[in-house]
This record gives sequence, C-alpha cells and structure tokens, in this order.
Amino acid sequence: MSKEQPTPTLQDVATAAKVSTATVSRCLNFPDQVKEKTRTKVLKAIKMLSYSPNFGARAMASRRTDTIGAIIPTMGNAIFARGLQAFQDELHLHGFTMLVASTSYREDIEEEQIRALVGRGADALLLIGHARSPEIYRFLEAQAVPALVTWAFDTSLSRPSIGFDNQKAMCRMAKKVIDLGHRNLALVSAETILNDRAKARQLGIEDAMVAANLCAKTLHIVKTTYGIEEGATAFEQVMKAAPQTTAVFCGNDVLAVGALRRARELGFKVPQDVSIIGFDDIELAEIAYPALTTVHVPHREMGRRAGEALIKLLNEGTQIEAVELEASLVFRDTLAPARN
Amino acid sequence: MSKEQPTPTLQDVATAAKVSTATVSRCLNFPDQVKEKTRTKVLKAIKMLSYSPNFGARAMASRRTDTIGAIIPTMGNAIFARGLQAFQDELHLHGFTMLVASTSYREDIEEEQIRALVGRGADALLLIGHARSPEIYRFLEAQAVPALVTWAFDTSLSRPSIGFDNQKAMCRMAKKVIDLGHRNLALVSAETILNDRAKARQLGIEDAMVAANLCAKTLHIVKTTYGIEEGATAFEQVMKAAPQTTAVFCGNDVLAVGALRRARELGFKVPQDVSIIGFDDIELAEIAYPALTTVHVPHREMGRRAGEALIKLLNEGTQIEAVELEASLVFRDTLAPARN
DNA sequence: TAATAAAATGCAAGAGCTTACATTTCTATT
DNA sequence: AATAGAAATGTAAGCTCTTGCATTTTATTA
Repeated sequence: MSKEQPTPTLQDVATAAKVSTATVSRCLNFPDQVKEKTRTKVLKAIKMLSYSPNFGARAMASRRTDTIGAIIPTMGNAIFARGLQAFQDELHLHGFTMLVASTSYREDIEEEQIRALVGRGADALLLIGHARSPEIYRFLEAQAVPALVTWAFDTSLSRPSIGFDNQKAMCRMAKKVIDLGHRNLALVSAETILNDRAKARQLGIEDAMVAANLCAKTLHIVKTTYGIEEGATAFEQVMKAAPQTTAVFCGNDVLAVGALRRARELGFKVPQDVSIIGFDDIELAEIAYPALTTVHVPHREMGRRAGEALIKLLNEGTQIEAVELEASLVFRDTLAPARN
Repeated sequence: MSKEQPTPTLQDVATAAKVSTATVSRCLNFPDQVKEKTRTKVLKAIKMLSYSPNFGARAMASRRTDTIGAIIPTMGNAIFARGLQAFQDELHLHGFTMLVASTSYREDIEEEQIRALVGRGADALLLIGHARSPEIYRFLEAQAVPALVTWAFDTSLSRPSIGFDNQKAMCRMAKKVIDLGHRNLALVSAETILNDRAKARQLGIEDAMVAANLCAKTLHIVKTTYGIEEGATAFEQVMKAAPQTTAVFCGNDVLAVGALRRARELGFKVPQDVSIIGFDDIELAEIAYPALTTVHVPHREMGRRAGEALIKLLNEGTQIEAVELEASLVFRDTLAPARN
C-alpha cells in the first residue's frame, strides 16, 4: 500500500525461481517442454508473486494474440446477444478470447472501434452486415486482419459472409401476409443508408408486393432508431398517417414489441384490427403479448459457425467459405387475416 | 494479396514521411508539439500506409492503456446491458475504452477473465458483486489494478462499491407482499454460494418474514440457473411441491418472466391465483403480460457513476467513495392481495 | 546582424515477452 | 564406463512503441 511496487515481470519470476526467462516463458506456453520439477518451482514463484503475463509484450513478441474482435451495433438489447454468446463459446473452446465493442449503429464509431480492436491485436474480426466504407476494408487488408461478415448473406459481394438472406426471408413473410388478404402495408424500419440488413428487409417486402401485383410505392415506411419506445411512437405515426393500414412490419422485434404495446394502448386489437410482424425472434418475441409473429434468425448456429470458420482460417489457413443459413417464419399470435 | 506484406509500423511511417519515429509518435499523441507542415506530411504517410499504432507496444512503452475492463456474469440477457452501456458511454466521454468479458456465472471463468483483462493492460476493472476468492483480490492488488464493485452495496466490506442494497430493496418489496396478506411465500433463485446479490435478495425476504412474525424457514426456495425456461420449470416445481403458495419471488426478471409464462400455461391466473415478483426492472418486465411487478434497479445511474469514479481515480488519484443508490419498487400487474 | 530563447526534431534506451540457436544435462546403449 | 542422441535449459536478438535528453531549427530582441 505505502510503497509503489511495480507489477512483477517474467524476469522477476525467473529470478525467484532461479531459472532463465526462457524457461518461465516455456513453462507458460509449452508446459511439457519443461521438466516437472522445474515447472513446479516456476509455478510456485508465479503464484507467490501474483504474476500475470503482459499481454502487449507477448503479442508483440509472438505476433499473434489468439483474440478475435466482434463489433456489433448495440449491446443495449438482446438482438445480438445470443449469437454473440455462441460465437464466444466457440472461440473459448479453442482457446481464443473474444473482445466486444459496440457502435450504437454509427459508422464513425464503428470505424473507431475497428481501429481500436485491430490496434489491440485482434487476429480477426467479426462484423455485422456488409455496408461500410471501402476505406475500412482497405485498412483491414493493409493490416492483414481477416474480417467475417455475419447477420447477412449476399453472394453478389466478394467478401464471404455467414448468415441468412434478409431480403428473401422478409419476402417470404410478406407473401404470407399478403396471402392473408392484407393490402395496406406499413414498415417501421431503421435508417437504411448504413444498415444493409434493414435495407434488405424493406426490399423483401417490396418484392413480395410486386409479385402480388401491388404497387411497392404504397408501402408506408416510417424510419426510426431501434428501441421499444421508438417502435411505439412509429406505430402511432403509421396509424395516423395511414389509418387504413392492416399490417405493420417492423425492422426487428424490439420495434415490434413497442408497436404492439402502443397498439394496445391506442385501443387497437392485435391481430384483429392490425397485424404486427417482427424480425429476429429474440426472447422478447415469445414473451410479448400477444406472442409475436416474426422471422426466426438462427442466432446460435450463425455465431457458432462464424467462430468455427474464423478459427479454421487462423489456425489452418482454410479460406472462409460463405454459408447461407435458413431463416424460418414463426407464426404466433399477432398475424391474422386482414379485416375488411 | 500475393505477397505477404507485413503490417506497417511507426518506422515505416517515419521513413515514408522522412522524419524520425519520435516525431511520428508525437504527431499521434501530442499533435501540437509538432509543426503544422510536418504533421500534414506525417498524417499523409499514415493514411497512405493505412497505419495503425500497435496497442501492445504503446501500452508497454507508455505504461498505460486508457482501457477499463468490465466483467459481467452474462451477455445473454439484458440484465447488465443497460448499466454497461451507461458505463461505456461515460468512459467514451473521457477517451477511455471499455473491454467486456462475461463469465457465465462461473467463478473459474471469472478468474480467467480477470487475468485476461489485466494482462491486456486494463487500467482498472468493473466487477459485479463482492463475492470472490481473496486470492483474486490479492492478485489485483499485486498488479496494482483498482477494481470497483457494483450491482451491490455493502458497507460491512472495506472494498468500496457503487450500487444498491439488494437485501434492503428485496425486504421492502417482501413487506409489501406480506402486507397484502400473503403467508405462503416461495423464491426462485440462482445459486447463492457465489452470487452475493442472490443471497442478499433471499435474506431480504427472510428479514421481512421475521419482521412479520412469519417463520423464515417456511420460505420455499427453488434454486436454478438464470433463464426464461429455467424460471418456468422452477415455477412448476414450486407449485407442485408447495401448492399453497400465493406469491413467488424471483431472483430476477428473466426468471420471473419464465415463471409467469408457465403459470399461464398451467392455468394459474396471475395475479388472482398467484402473485409473481421480479427483480431488476429490465425491458422484459414491462413487456411481459401481465406487466411484471419488480424492483427497479437504477442501471444507468449505476453505470454512469461507476465510470465517473474509476476515471477520477485513474486521472486524478481521487479515491473511490462508496455510493448507495436507491432501488425502487415498481408495482405493475402481477401482484395482488392473497386469495383466501 | 548577432545573440538568445523557444520550438521542433532526432537519438537511443528501454518496456516485457518469445524463440532460434547454443549449450548443458540427462538417458539409454554398447 | 564411455558416448551418442534426446531433452532441458540458457543466451540474446527482436517485436513496436514512448520519452528523456541532446541537437538543430526558427523566432525574437537588442
């Protein structure tokens, strides 16, 4: 407490155990290269000094960190939680560490975080969606840090991704909705400029409309940021501006749950008066009342596969190959035939 | 692509800009110490090479990282999300970076993560709850890494914390419940051995029972891990083993929401047949149907204050002083007078 | 214009680790 | 008991930055 004691170093341990730093190092990294007796001695010294290796020094000397960074838009809700947990589990299984950073859906912050994680020595990166400036991709290439895109799937891009086709999934859902007689559709969505998933979901609905001979322009779109309260407000706007609406698609479950609540507060019967459709199928969807009809995203599978692919790339140099997973439709209680 | 190009270093930038490495370094860290013209030159070289400083080297040379680690039990649900976000926001405001790791409520993993973050150069740590082995506290002291405990408040310990008194809060809630005529109480809780918050919450209920002349032993306790499904199962167990129960406390909202759902599935009317009480007041609580009566935890305030305190400690050496925040009771729709 | 102070830059010594290579210590074999 | 070969350990260079101190350049003043 009184004296400023420097934190112990490898050298300190070596001295305490009366061996060289090399031996201590090997003791930590390749335990079976050192004799049992020596190892015990070293381990004791480590414990005694409460020594912990300096990551930076290690990274610098060995030129790898066994760390993979994940950059997600937000930790504030559960949208990415499950997938991330699966990703983390997979990494942990192989001795890798995950570092997470969040961007609040802002491109500038994302860039900052990418630089931060790369600077911290992330051997690879997990990214959500494809949409970001070419400059960042150039940066990653210059730094030789492989990045895997997930939560999206798009073969038209050269960059491999492990995810699902947002557009196709939403299109299937929209077709069902239209089949149920809905003609006046609305969408509560996030800003689509920098969010390719949101964009794809919108296009999916429009595809279904066109396929059913509806004019895609009639889709009433309200843009907002993600959040329960935001979903509620947006729903209100929709019903004010387009009262004839019978089905409201939401960019994700968080928005949908907000919309659902506000609908109830405003006296709409769901799904009799208006249907509400979410996206993601997070826990919230099941808990909501009425339980939310939504598009199920294979979060865990996606996270696990992403981890697997990245580790294979790092350990064996196996190129990542794109994987398309299936998003399925989950019909619960917020979708019903259109009222007349 | 074809040639393995090493990632650019400070030296490369220096060469490209025809200055010394020292100048480049200053350009990055103390821009106004270098002449405008030089700076432009250097910045251009940096951009051209897509250079990014190596964090490890920088940390080693400068002996600080402006990084604070946060170790939470889980990212799988929203319990810690909001508080963490606030913490992160506060850190970001002051140029600090947050690193998150999760432990799955396991002590061995927590220890591992603490070591990992310290090794990575975290200047300080945010920890949840007080309960952990003295050895870890010794380690942190040896490494001279300050740690702040949050999500709990306990003056009987020397270690300062910024949080609320779990026991007191739950006790207040339990008193209300008892006031409503409930005599047969149950608790669905996490394992309390390594979770001092869970333990405190249990004690809070027991305090209230004793104060009302009920025998604390009659509290029917079912232990489980956190999760919606787990809450559901536990609720079923409770009602099977103690059918006379009229009020079920849950260790957190996630469990409560699960209990709530299973109650409905089993044909119990909530709150007429049985009351269900949560803890934390996360979004889920409001969305649940009926909306959950719970104990509101000041997540954002807690996160913000914790960040503030840690930064002050790091920047100005101001010792952290314990702060007790108020947890309030939120009465929604899952609590009613006991049936007779 | 010379002298002096201030500003800008450079030099080089670390910071704590890993690892190729050199050296020493065992083990097994004859 | 001598010795080859394997196993264990040691030596020292190098990984990429920061920073105290020395040196050079620029600005200021008489």
